[in-house]
Amino acid sequence: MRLSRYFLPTLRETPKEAEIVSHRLMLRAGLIRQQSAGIYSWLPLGKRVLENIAQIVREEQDRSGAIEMLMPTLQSADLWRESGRYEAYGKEMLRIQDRHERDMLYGPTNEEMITDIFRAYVSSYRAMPLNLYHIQWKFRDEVRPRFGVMRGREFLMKDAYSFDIDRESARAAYQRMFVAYLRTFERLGLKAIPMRAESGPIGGDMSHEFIILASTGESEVYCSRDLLDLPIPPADIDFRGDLSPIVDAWTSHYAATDEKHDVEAFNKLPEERRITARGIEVGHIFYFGTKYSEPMGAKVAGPDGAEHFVHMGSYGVGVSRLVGAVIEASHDEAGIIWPDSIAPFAVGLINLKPGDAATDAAAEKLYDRLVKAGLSVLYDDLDQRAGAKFASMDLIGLPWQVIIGPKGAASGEAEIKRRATGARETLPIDSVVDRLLAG
RNA sequence: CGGGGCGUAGCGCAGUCUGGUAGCGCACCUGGUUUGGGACCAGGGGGCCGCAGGUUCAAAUCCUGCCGCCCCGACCA
Repeated sequence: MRLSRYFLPTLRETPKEAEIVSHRLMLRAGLIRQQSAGIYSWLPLGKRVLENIAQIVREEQDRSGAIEMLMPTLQSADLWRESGRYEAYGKEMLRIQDRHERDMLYGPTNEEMITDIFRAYVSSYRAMPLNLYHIQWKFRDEVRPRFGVMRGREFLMKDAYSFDIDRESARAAYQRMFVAYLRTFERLGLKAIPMRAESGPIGGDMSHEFIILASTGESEVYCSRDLLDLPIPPADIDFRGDLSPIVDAWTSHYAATDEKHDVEAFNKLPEERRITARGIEVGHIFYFGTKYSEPMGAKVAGPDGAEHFVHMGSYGVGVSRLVGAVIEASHDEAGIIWPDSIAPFAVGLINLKPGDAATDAAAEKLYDRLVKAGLSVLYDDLDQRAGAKFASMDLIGLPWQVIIGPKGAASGEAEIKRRATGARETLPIDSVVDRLLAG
């Protein structure tokens, strides 16, 4: 993509409404534009990141056996009356009426709708386990939206819903999501720690929040340093096997948010093993048994021939929040530092002197080669001073920068810079592609 | 929802106290000189001063009401 033909409105100065670093950088790097409190447009560069994150979430959901679908943003109030939540939900739910004055709502979550779908089609335990998910926009009319996309009112969420014949198989479904989440956040370059969360009326130990450590996090968290060193399950992990050992390993160490913090238990850890930090919640999984299947009549025939209410769980990942969370965890003075896995472009190619025939020729040649090698390239062909080019390229945080100017064009050399480390090297133009592919 | 703050050009701000026909920096446009870390010169475009009402010869400025946005707390992917 040629920058001169792209739409990337970067800002040199920070809009004053942005207080935290990820919000400032997202506005300055041209990722988003605020349209209203807690509601944002995703500009082209931001859209690419959002899609990249969604894709990783999708791949790991699919790997774990979940099946993607898509439910609408608007829902009928009637479904929510069945579960009792239409009255219970309160002002966070955006309620609207259509032209026939029918009560509708912009979905804040989809338990009712997925339960309705399930009960319409599934009547045997043989169809289970089943886990259906979608990646869709949600609306929760937060009292106080803040921190940019980290707490928007409209946000993109992956929500998965599992259906099982009994509590034990629901536990296995829960564990599959637990492992899928460990892998997902790892691939996004994040250290996410599962922490036991409020489990609601069902009780038990099947509710975890996945929290990443970042100094600007919203809540205080406490955990054991051992959690940072635990291995992440590999890509070829067998999701049909018993995942208990992995889940047990992760849940046996101390980890709690401040509302569940047990000072006494925490202090039993040796001092150097204790971590007190700020955290950002990026995922939440829980088992809620028959909470919706009973009132909504979602039951199936079991192997015993009798009808059973299905046991359900739901599993959320804040996809749009993750964009902000990743930036919180990965930036420096100059701007964003995207992990390779979700960067909007892999390479920023900087032409230091557009209009100079030799430099243009060398840059074009490099551009073609990089693209042919399968790399996504943002080619800065703007007629600007080098300083401005470097500053905005650092701001948008692409993993690699390739710099070519008149001197390089003459000597046949280019400079490459790794954004994350700042390491630079000069090498022959002919070997740039191989060098980048080598990592 | 309680407390605090802010709405003036795309962005950052001054001007408001003490009313007199709207300004600065960056960005943008034209021309020229420049070009390896946010250039310089000259010229130029762009404003219902958040909205409505009031006071006044005259309102960005004073008064009243409303709207929007941000920050701090109670709640949440």
